[in-house]
Amino acid sequence: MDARNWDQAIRKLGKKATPQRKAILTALSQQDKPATVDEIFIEVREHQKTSLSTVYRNLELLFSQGLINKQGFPGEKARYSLKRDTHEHTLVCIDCRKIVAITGCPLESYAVEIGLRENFVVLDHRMEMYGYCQKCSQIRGRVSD
Amino acid sequence: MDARNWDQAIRKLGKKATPQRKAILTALSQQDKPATVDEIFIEVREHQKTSLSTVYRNLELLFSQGLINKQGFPGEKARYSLKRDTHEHTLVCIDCRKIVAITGCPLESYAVEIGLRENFVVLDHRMEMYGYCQKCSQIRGRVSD
DNA sequence: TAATAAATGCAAATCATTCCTATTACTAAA
DNA sequence: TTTAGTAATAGGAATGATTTGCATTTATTA
Repeated sequence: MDARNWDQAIRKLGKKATPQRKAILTALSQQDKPATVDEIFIEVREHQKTSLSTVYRNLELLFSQGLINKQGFPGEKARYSLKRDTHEHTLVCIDCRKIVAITGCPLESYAVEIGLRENFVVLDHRMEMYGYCQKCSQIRGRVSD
Repeated sequence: MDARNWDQAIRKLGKKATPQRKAILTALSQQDKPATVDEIFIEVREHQKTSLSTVYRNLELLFSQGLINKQGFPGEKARYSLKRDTHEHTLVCIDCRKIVAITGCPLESYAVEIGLRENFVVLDHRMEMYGYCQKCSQIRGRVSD
């Protein structure tokens, strides 16, 4: 999914390929980690006139259509990221909020197994791990606790 | 952790064992699935005079002290549940929202492994699976899609 | 190029959650 | 047991992210 194809991708959803939508997808493709709505808004606005509500509306659209991911805790701002080919898990530093993508999914066979056991048609799952990144764990080691 | 010990449990945190706090813990212990703040508020209010802000404050307190779990998506209401001995994962029906607790955690050894690989001190993780429960998958099978 | 349905921008509305402050009530000590 | 002191509560107002209504603009498609 590269930049020249945003147009196609949006039309495939039966939606209009507005400059705002293309700019949002471009902004997402430039982020190296899941971004908040205002981060995306700021980035988009540098290249394209837009409004916050347009960004909100379109992120929600793209999420509901399965083009992007939405994650975060309740009470925290939502974070969005482009859906890459492989489904992704993350490792989040609870101190500096650094996010690292984990490649590979340890839950594929487990999902099938649990579906059979509980009589569920399991379609998807979310998994995130929390802890301290190397830097923050060193800082914490030095000072208190 | 049973009802008669809420008093002890709260005091162990260095907090006052108010009737509101005890009632909140009792309410949580009666829920069979993670409950929203207003569900808990309604339940608590049947037995004990309280206010919404008290319920919010105490759920947050109990969560920060590790007595209860907090989960949910950004933009959705947070859901709280009593922390049982074993850490818990859930299976959520995306149609009727039924929640089933999965016993056993398939991620324990993986958490250690990924921590070493990525230089993270992994402290915790969240994992939720989504799909259709038996009932809803049958309904969907019959009608459209 | 014109018709039209969809999308945008802006401001106002919502809704969960947090905060403020006067009042109340646990708790520890006498 | 009473009382002082402090933490906790109630209730309402404030906050902040997200959503919505509506007038205006724009992408599509014939």
